[in-house]
Amino acid sequence: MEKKTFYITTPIYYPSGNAHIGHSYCTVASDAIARYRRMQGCDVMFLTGTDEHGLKIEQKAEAEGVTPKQYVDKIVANFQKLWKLLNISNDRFIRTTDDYHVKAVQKIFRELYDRGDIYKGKYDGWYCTPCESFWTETQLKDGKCPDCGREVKWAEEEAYFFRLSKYADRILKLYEEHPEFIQPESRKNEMIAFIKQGLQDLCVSRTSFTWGIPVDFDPKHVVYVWVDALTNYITAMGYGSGDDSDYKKYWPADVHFVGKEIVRFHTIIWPAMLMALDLPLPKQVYGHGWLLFGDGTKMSKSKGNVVDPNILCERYGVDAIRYFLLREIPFGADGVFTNEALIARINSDLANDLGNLVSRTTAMVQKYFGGQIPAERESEPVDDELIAMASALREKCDKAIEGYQFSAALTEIWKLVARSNKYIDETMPWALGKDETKRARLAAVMYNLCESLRIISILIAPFMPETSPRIQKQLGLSGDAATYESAAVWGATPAGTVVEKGETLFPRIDVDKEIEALNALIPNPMEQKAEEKKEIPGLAQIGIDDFAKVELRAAKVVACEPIKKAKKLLKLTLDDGAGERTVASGIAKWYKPEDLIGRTVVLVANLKPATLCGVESQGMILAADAGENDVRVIFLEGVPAGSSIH
RNA sequence: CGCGGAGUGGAGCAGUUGGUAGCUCGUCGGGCUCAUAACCCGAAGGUCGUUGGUUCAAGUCCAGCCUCCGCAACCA
Repeated sequence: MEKKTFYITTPIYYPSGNAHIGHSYCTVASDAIARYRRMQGCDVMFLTGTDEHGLKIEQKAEAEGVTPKQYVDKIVANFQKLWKLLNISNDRFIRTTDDYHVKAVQKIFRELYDRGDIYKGKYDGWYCTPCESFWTETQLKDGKCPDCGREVKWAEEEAYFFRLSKYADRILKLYEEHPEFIQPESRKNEMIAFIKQGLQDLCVSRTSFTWGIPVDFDPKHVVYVWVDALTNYITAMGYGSGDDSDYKKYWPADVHFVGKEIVRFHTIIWPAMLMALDLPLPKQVYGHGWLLFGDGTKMSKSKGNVVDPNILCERYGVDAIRYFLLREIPFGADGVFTNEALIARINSDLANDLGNLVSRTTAMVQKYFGGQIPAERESEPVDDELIAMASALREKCDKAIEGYQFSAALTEIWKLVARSNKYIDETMPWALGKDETKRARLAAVMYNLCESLRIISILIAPFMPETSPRIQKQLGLSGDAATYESAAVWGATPAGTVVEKGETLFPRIDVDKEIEALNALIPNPMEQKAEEKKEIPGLAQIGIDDFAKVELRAAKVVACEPIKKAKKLLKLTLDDGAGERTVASGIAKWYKPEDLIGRTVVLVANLKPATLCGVESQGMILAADAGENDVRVIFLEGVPAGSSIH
């Protein structure tokens, strides 16, 4: 009989900076599923990789004076090294710079064009020449480039578009017919709402940068991220190449694991592209949550506030990190990462509960029976509960894994760990050991403990691939007694098995000392932030004539009210000496209207007006950043409205 | 009335289709000594954000309100 296939993917990561714990989270989760399915006997295909094109990489490479390929080669090597360290069992690793992918993307792009679902059109927007970037009206800052602050101009560019709009109805229908397509459930409603707002055709080529796959029939264009990146899931299987046997075997994917920020691309754009190509759709897209720092900010490369998985693995071991990531945070939700929580988990779950259980069990088998449990065993009713729980564990794990509930699966396993610890107290083997006539009973107790641990060791293997064999080695297990099949069978440990106490699995960690050491090693994001704040970036020097261009005037607040549908803005009516004017100010968080009315503030009188939330703001008022998240308006005392300030 | 998420014992979280409020950590008390000062038992601690409604019965359903957090829009 042919094995059932199971195809699982991670996103392909963007190597503009090194891998961090957030990348590790998704990859470890995918790995656990891949291993679980393999253990169950599936023919698994587990794919991860990197998305290497685009403007940002082009620029980063230029800044370092290397070619884009050289730049990504270095970072991709780091990703791969980390995956190796984390015991990631991916079957393939796709790089979008791989030759076969490039060719396949060109082929797909052309096919979509031939079918009329890609057409040539015009892309317009505000263009910043030095940055070679288009911005939408709303992305502009002060009417200027949000990146470099320079002038932008309205420009048009020839570009290819994908007829995304055409597929809106079919995608909605897909959600309806396959309610399991988007997981977790809550994300589905967001997607439906997004589609109902109206889908626009998607720009799928660029001429503003060159680091990408050229459109082969129009080489001044490069393929933009959508067609380039999303298609990796099929090109990695050989779609569009000479040999597509793996594509035929594994596609459609059973599940794409993605971060919640890219659910939209995977549940709208990607299915639409596949529909346009007349290809089967993936069975499910699972949007997992984010790992957040203690202060609630997202892990990201750009913030630079990253936790280095390498350091964590080195200090606590890979399995401890894997366990923490999968156990601490329910997969669909956001979760907070703190060193304290990590160490707490390691100490209580791994050292105290599991590690200590292995330790005390193997120590006793050795002490009382020299490592070999006698065949003559006497059971008692107190054994039944333990046996029942252990026998039912595999099914419970299967169910949790089916729904990608890692935390639930591990919780179930740890219930058996706890039950086993309790069993030792109930049966008091140390007392039995003192009584020669209780030898058969003692043998049964020890055997039951070993059996329980055997089942535990098998079921944790997908999550903790190093710890599992370490336990099995101590229990003297091999072959049939260590298979997934045997995890549902009580009594699979053969007679004559030799148990040997081994090294401590998870040493206990001194919390205070360790936190101190960690903080020294890993910059604390909060402190780092504070430091960044302290460095007040000096602007370039200006002459007195430049300063003279700013007209500052005292102005009295005659009226003030919050602006509807604006969270941060207050609308101020000011008397500037010559008349009244309206100014919007983002101080609603710190001031109420009545705090301001009647007071005199400093007005920048000749600032070009701008419209904010439908209110025309004719100037700005001065305020100081008084500290972390605190703003103080500068008030004047005894100065008549209209006085000039210089 | 922009979209969405969340408000449950000190902390972090479960609570599926409404039917006596649970888990982990922490705290306090006790037990045990095989074990990594680990393990086991017990206790204290919550009017489940707020108000009203539906119901024999609501953390769970409905409506309003308050607060917090993302995103979007606006820190002129």
